[in-house]
Amino acid sequence: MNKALQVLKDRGFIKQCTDLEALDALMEKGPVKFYVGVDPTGSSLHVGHMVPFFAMHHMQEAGHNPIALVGGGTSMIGDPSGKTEMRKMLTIDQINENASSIRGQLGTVIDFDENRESGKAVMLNNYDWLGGLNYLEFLRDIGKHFSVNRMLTFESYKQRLERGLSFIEFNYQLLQSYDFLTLFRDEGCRLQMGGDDQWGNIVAGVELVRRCERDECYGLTFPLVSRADGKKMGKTEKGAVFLSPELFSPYEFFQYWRNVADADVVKFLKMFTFLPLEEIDELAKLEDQEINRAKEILAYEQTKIIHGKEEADKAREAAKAAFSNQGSGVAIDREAIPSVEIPMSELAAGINVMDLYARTELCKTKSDARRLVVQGGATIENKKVSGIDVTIDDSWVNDGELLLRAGKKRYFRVVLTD
RNA sequence: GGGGAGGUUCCCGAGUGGCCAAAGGGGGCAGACUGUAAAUCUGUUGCAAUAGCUUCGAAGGUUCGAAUCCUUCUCUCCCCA
Repeated sequence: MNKALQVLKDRGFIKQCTDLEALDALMEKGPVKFYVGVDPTGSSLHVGHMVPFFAMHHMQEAGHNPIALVGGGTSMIGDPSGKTEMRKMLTIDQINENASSIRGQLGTVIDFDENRESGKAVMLNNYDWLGGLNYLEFLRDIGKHFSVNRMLTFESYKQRLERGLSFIEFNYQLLQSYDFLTLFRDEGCRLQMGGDDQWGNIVAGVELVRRCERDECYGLTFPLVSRADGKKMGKTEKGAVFLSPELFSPYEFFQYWRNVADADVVKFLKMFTFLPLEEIDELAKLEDQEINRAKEILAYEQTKIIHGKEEADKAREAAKAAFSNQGSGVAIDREAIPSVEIPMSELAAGINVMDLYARTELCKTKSDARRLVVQGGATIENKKVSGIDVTIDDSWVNDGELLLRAGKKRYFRVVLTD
């Protein structure tokens, strides 16, 4: 099998392919142009979005040419796949803004070059060809190839049919297929990859190219990554695990990976890191407590890829300090723990524990803080807070800061300023 | 356009005049147990705080008193066209 495909297969990226053998043969012959769609509906991607791009990375390494297609046009419509509700519609300005920040994030795993140096990836926006589309022409040239009966048999539409599906959403498949056709015509793109929820749309695109151009393109989908605990990949109680450090701090990001379920570690190492498979196989042998080493490596590698080595080092150190020295009061590097600033003078006057906690991200409200303290979950500088009447003043300060802890894992720093 | 059913606290979902800040489940948070795991058990889960305040799509109204009754508006879903 072709090297790139083999890598994808070995790392668990392949779920379905329209014609694996033929694709294999095509890739053997030389570099293949392929694309993956991204939705610019938010300003930041989250880890769940990254699967196709890690796959893209491996493809690019093997010499194939990636196109990241921003769905500027399609996101103005909303894809029903896997959604129970219609998506919000965005303005062009918002989309463009999102697209540029997403591009930066993809840059962590993909090598872009808008000048199209050989093999470098490009980012295109389907608004460029969808925006000025003529409705009548589109219906005549493209619409005629689609059968409503057939579309209704697609799982993604079936589900939505029960709850209601607006006409514009129903058109999503046509537009995505048209994307493929356009990329084939203009760029010579022959392969579309995406999450398995996109299977229907991808197949439709392959068929459209076949009908219009009598040529064969291919589709490849990745498994929808799930977690062993049944939760959605990349989601926490507080929201998605965003790649943007403003929305999700590198420390928390590190912690997210550090805390994955045992059963997921190997799978994630394969998909979300670039470690050689032999090394991963070694880590896979770890059991029980030992498996924590594999989790640390996963967290470190992943953080390094997304946030850079420096942040990864900091997060790892901070985690070590926070967890391994619990109780001893020794903290090595607190830098990576999120913080808030409070004037020293204010603290010197004394602040009630509940008020202090309520000012951090640890507690949303004072009631929240009260609960925490009452239940014995509040710890400051490794001293357990005994009750809600405790007043925190400068005698608690250690090295110009206060390290607040809620429960066992959540930390927050209060940095004292003059 | 006609007819019908609905909008309850993070989610699902009870609740038809006072005993409702609102059952139950999920989720979250905290505690115990642990490996910063899973599973399990316990507590907790509007704001504030010993009073009190603001919630049950929105705005009015009836009443000593409404999530529960009336009016208007609004949104969603279903059936017919």
